This record gives sequence, structure tokens and C-alpha cells, in this order.
Amino acid sequence: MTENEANSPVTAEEFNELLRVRREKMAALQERGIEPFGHRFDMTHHLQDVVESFSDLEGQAVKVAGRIMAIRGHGKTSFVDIIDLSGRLQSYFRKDVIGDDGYETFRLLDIGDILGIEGIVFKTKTGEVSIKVSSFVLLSKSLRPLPEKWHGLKDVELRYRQRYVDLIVNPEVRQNFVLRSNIIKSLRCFLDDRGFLEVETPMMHPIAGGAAARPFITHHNALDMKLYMRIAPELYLKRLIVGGLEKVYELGRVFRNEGISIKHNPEFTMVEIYQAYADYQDLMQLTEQAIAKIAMDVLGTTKITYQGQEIDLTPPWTRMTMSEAILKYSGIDFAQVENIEQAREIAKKLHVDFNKQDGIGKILNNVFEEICEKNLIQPTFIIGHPKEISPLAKSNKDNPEITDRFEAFIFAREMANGFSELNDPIDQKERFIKQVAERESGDDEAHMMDEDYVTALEYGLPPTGGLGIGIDRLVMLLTDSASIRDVILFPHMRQRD
RNA sequence: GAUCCACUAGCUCAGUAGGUAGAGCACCUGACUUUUAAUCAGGGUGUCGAUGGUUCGAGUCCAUCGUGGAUCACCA
Repeated sequence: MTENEANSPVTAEEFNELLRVRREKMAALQERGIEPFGHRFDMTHHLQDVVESFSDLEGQAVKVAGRIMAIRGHGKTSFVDIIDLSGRLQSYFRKDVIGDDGYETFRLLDIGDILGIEGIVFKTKTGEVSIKVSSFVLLSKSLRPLPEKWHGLKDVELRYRQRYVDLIVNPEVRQNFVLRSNIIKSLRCFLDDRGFLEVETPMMHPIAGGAAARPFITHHNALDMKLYMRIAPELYLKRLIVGGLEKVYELGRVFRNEGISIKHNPEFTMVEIYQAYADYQDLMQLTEQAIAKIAMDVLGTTKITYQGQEIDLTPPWTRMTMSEAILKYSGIDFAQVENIEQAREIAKKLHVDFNKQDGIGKILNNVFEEICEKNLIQPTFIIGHPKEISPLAKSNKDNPEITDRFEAFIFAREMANGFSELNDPIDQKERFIKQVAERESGDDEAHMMDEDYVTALEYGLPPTGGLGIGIDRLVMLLTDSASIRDVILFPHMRQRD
């Protein structure tokens, strides 16, 4: 049935049998004076509490609420499974307890209906903790049938489009999203404990900066101006460090107008963290400590299994420069490269693509991505990124062609990216100018000029370490989810019709 | 954007060689006062993703389109 039909006052004949029967039952309940959509209910326990506290609760009256997931009828008695967020509990309806009238009402209930139940806690002869219903109240009539009880909802398209159904029938999906919430809670706790200040900066930017990505474009009517949905909060957060806030973080959504895949959603959640007077080494430590602490909080261990692969998140993680990684996985020493011809030669030899205008740094990065990334299963910090691909990172003191930057890889995926922030306004302006030139020569992911950001740096940005962690990918890792869509409640889908 | 795969009842799936559309669960009728995938007897509830085409005849073959998935490209 289409949404149109669901919202229009159709006659019963237009529904299929399953929908029609439920509406007829709703009407029958109303005829018996029962309101099919209730108001509130005071429960004394969640369902799992009843099971866990059975020895204390046996023989006592409790009030619980939940959704009917199974009905096993036996004539004048019935066993009814109900679920809430905490778990499942069996309830036992008896005609001689709730009366003829109550039992007639009970028989108008369906799988999917939401009930409030008052009854006595007991154990059945097969040993299952149950509640003998002394009274019940319909809290919400369900007008649509739920998917099958033991296969659940498998169709991934329906699972994403109708996540509410997915959440009802697939308990592990519910658990994953509870875990996601716990991960974020744990991260906040970690940062708050270390004196970081949580801040909120604009999501709509006049200039999209802080990352290399194509932005979504929107428009403000009253100001009649073009605005970009933010691709990163970075430049605003560093303005706050200029302003003296010292240790800040922002946890929130960013938007990138790019392809959708198992690892990419157009909007995703990241945390960016900035710490004045720190450098990339400090932030590397912070990264491994944060992720290990989160894993400990939500899973109770730093040794996890992702897609069948054992991964040990215990710090310290391996540290390796980009060139070292290339040497390790290809046997070629890229650090010896002195000119662009040599770099191109290596790329050709390793069958790595590059563009004519790419410099040594970009080719180095291409080679790394092509040859090394797939090998970085255990947590690994890659450091020594070329300046060419790091327009916001501070150059290394000893080798100005590379930056004091790191990326954390786990299971061949970039999980975090951080660096000592470039705080030299003159250097920053030059790098912006280079980015603008790249933009003009067709790279629509290159940075735009942000004059105000340069002005902020001119007031003085203390030496600062910065870090971004992709929360969705972290949640994927800790929930053993193969697709980012499994950790985003409502992943983006093409509109139907 | 490219390639491959999928789309059949509310859900999970079968459908042989092109010949009247199937099963389990759910649902409906009846029996049943401790079941738990309850059981027993009976009932099939359908725009086979859409539109064309081939054919006496299409769920099945062909074409186009739609939606989704996987891989690739882009990216985090």
C-alpha cells in the first residue's frame, strides 16, 4: 500500500485482508468502549528487570509495558511474549483470572499491539519467568502486520527505509544503536574528563573549508546569499583556539556531496578535537587512548573481532611514516626520491595512477593508498604526510616537504586524521593561494580562500594539535558492522516514486 | 557515473522444459486452562518491480526503465 492510501480515508474494502482485519478489530475494541490509542502508563519495571530480579519479585505484583511479539493460544489461556528495550518477557493470560469480558477483549489483540500489563511474577512449570496477568490496558493498536518471527526483516531496502520495523523485529539492530549511543557517551566523558570544552559552530558556511570535499550548496533567502553545508568544523574550531578556549571539541554532523558506499554516507558524524600547546604526537596518544577507552567502556575489552579478523586496540599502536610503509609493502625506498621523474617512475613500476600536474607529494600519497592501505589491519598511525596534500598542517622542522601529521588506520580504513596545526598566517595564506590555483585548474575539492581564517591566524594561534575521528566508522568497528548504513539510523536513499 | 546481481503473498523463500502461481510463518474459522517456532482440523489472501516485444501461450525468453545490493570510481 502506498503512503497515499494510508493517509486517505479509504473504505475497509480497499485494504488487503491483513490490514482490514486489524481495522475491524480496532472497531470491535471501540465498540467495547476501549480506546485503541492510549495515553500514559506507569510501569514499575522493565521486562529484563523482572527476569533478573525474579527471586525478589516472585509472587509480587508488577506493572510492565511492551509490544506483543508472539501469542500462543490454548483456548481459555494464552501465553503472550512482549518486548521492550530491555528484553522479552512472557505473560500469561487466563480467562478465570481476567474474566470472560477481559478475555474477549484479549482475543481482539494482535501481534504488534502495545500493552500495559499488571500481574503477578511467577515461573511456569518449564521454568520460564512469566507474569500472570491480572489486568491489562491497550496502549496502542498496531494496524499493520509485522515481519515473520524468526527470520525477521531481511530485505535491506525495507530495513533502511522502514528502520522502525527493523528496530522492532531485529533485536541486534536495536543493540547496535544503543551501542552507538554508548560510544558517543563514552567519548564525551573521555574528553570532558580531560578538560575539553564541547562547542557548537555553524553548520552552514559562507566558505566550505577544513577538508578536501565537494560541499552541498544551499541558499539563505533573507540574506540572499549562497551557503555551504559544512564539510568540516575545523576552521571555526581553530578560531576558538585563537580566542583562548584552549581545549575544544565538536561532535556532530558534516556533509559531503559525494558518492554513497559501504563506507560513505552523504552526512556523517565526526568529532574534531583541538588542544592548544600540544602537537600531533600528543594527539596521536589521545587518539589511541580514546579509542581504547571507548572499547573498554562499551565492550569491556580492547581486543575485538571485526568481520572475522582479530584486532587489538590496546595502545600503543604501531607508528610508521608513509615512506616506511611503502618500503615495507613494496620494497621501494620512496624517501630516496629527489625529483618528480623518479616519483613517476616508481608509480609506473607499481601500476599506480597519477595526474600530470601531481607533484611528488601527491604521487607519494597515491602510491601509499594503492600499495599500503589494504595491509593496515591492526591499528597503525601513518605519519609524515607530504605538505602537498596537507594544506592545514604544520611542516616538519627537519623536512619542510612533509608535515607533522598522522592518520590512524584500522582494518585498512582511515579512522582518524590529525596534525600539528599550521599557525603561520603567511604560510597559510600561500597554501590557500595554491589551493585556489588547483581549484581553478579543475580540482573542485581544493580549498577556497578563507581570508577571515588567515586574519584569525594573524592575531596568533598558539601551537595546537588537532584531530578528527570518524564516529560512524568507529561504531562500525565496535559493532562489527560491514556497512555504514548499519550504524546510521536513516541512511540516505533515493526517493521512491 | 560503470559493471555484475536481485526484485514472486504482510514477511522469509521455492517455482523444473515457456503450458491453470507454491511452501513456512503471519492472517481467518474451529478445538484446546503451563505453552515457548505450542499443537490439531480447515481456508491462499498475488498488479510475479514497471512498460513494451517475441510467442497460440511469459513469473520464466528479449529490450528499455525503476529501486536496492556488491564491486569499481570519488571520498572519510
